[in-house]
Amino acid sequence: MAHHTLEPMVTIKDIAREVGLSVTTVSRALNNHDDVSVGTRRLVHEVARRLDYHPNAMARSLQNSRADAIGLLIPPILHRAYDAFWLDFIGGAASACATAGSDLLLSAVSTSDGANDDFKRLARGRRVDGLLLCDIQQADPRIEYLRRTSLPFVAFGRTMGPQNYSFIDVDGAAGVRQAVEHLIQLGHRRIGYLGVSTKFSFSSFRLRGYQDALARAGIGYDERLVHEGLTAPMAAAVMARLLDLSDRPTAVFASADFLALAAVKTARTMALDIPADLSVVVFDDGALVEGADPPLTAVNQPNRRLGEEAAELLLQRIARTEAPLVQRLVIPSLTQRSSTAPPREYQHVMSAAQ
Amino acid sequence: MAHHTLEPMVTIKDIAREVGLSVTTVSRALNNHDDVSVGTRRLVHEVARRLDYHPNAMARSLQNSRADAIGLLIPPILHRAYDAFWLDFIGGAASACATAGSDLLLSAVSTSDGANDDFKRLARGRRVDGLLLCDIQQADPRIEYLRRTSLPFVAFGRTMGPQNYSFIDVDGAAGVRQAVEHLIQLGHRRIGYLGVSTKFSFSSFRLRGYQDALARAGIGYDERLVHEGLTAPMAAAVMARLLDLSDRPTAVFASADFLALAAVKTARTMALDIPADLSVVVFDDGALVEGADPPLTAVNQPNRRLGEEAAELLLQRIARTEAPLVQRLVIPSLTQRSSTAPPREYQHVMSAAQ
DNA sequence: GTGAAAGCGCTAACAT
DNA sequence: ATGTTAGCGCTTTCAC
Repeated sequence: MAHHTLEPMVTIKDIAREVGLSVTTVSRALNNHDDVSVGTRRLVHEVARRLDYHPNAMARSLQNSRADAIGLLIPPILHRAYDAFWLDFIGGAASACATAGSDLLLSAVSTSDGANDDFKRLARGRRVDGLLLCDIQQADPRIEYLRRTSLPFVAFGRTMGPQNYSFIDVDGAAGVRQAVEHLIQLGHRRIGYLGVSTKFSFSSFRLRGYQDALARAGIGYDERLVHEGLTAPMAAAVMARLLDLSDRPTAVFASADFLALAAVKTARTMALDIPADLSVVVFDDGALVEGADPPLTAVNQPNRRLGEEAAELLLQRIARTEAPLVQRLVIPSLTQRSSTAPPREYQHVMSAAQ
Repeated sequence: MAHHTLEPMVTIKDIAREVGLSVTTVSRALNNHDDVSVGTRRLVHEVARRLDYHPNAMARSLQNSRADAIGLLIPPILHRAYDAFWLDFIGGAASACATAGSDLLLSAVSTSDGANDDFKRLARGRRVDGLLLCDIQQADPRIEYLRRTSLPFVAFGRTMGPQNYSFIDVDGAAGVRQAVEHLIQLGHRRIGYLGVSTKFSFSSFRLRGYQDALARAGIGYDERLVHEGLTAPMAAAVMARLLDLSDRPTAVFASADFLALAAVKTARTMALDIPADLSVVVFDDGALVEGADPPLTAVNQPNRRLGEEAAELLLQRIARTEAPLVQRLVIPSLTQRSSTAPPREYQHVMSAAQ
């Protein structure tokens, strides 16, 4: 391979000159149109290769009105707890795009101020063929905007109530229900609930899953056991209060890894053993959860796969714009580890029964 | 605000028709050229706003030969341990791009097969004005390729030996040196070294930092204490071997969080106390490290800031192509936590001295 | 089979 | 201060 300096930019014109044909023919040859003789096609491809020709994506997009790229709008990172999730998700989306020959445009535009200028620029700038929206708000102005501009989009996440847009989401209710039912089956009757900010719509779904599981088992809902809107600094105090109750919970569900870890730590401080005195289940698996002492039983969502599917869904919608709404719920699974066990009293009962 | 359906696409032409001027004038008005009357400028902007006009990025790029976007090539994720790092880094890069009005194109193209077709398409497709390269290999064909095509790029990371490209990197040697010197100051003389794959060029720098610190303190290098190329499954066994030595180390440096955690766990299994019997320092801070029991003393690199700086550097180079090489080393700091203390014997000596 | 011409939306000469 | 012309690189009629 010769080591000559490459042209600053090789265009279709250069190839045309080289092979002594018109740009039209070269274009068609490169796109493998069958009205070009096989010989010409081979020749053109060969020269293109030799000159290291790569089409100008901009010119092509302008002509085809296709950008061959999608935009991913990730929420500004909120807490380290979500780190692992988003990286996996992004990786999945990037991988799906690569497979489809699309590029992935990442935008960290703030989601809170709705359809702001940056958002509109992205939505209407024809730089992307569609958008992947995350962190959907209850009445999200971005959705209304996109519908008006008829730009294909897929939401990751959904709001409560009826949805009239395509989305993919984790079935948080089902996930928590599994977790709580697991605890109930172990014999727990008093189960605490530690939730994150209620601004996230997934919070509502998860709480509902908790309530459903209790209701099905005929266990009364005790709001003293339920705490939402928790942040890292608040976690320990709330947990301590929970454990100070005369009829303290024998198990607790935590909606994020940092809440679960705080729960474990606080319980230890109060000389309680995990899981003998307190069982802990956490939503969203990860290294922090798996590596905890003891390793925590967790609701497990396929982070990377979610990113892949979201991107795939969007790319499909771009390909067939008139496609009907797709609303996909992924049911997370429960990974049982060492942080859950029957409650002490129950253990006694069982021993006695034996 | 009327709720009418927006045009599928508003161009400069529509504005021109609306205001009764030529497209040229509209273009110049939109770009605030001062050869357009103030009144016209205001009018044009107003109409543009009313029609919700946003320029077609492709057309603009084609004309200006600027994409207003940069590409970030992240290595395929290797181990969960690096999760937090890359997410922070990407977030930083995205943020810097947003500030500069550029977009960030994410590509997860495999780095191992060098300047492959996907890479060339990105490099020559004029879709990005420059590239941010990660995971640089010893003789990286991508660098040679980019130099030939004269596409601006900045590497995150560097290879050993003389470098003739712009990069930003963490000074791994300095980081480890600090860590080891901290241990030496505490009185440690036998310090273990747990390293990850030597394929990463940062591995060499880090090991050198370790060797330097020892040499400066006049401590002999004992290769029985040094283990590189470690993966998660191997960590425990290697650590056990280390602790089984008759003259076992009283401290250990770990090049990744999972190695440090394995070290802690293994030591505990052998009834050793952290930090009384074994001090542990880890490279690269994170939730896993901070939340460990005990919280680990760590070499702390500003992940997010690194991403920001890398992107900023690249954008600068794009703005001034003829700019001289920039090679920036960021010195990480040491965060002292509870996993490091004087060795037992030394404590005795100190007590005796008192 | 191949080529000439037009146009995607935008901006930059070069008029006037 | 505004309009005319041309062209960025590519694809697609419509001829031949």
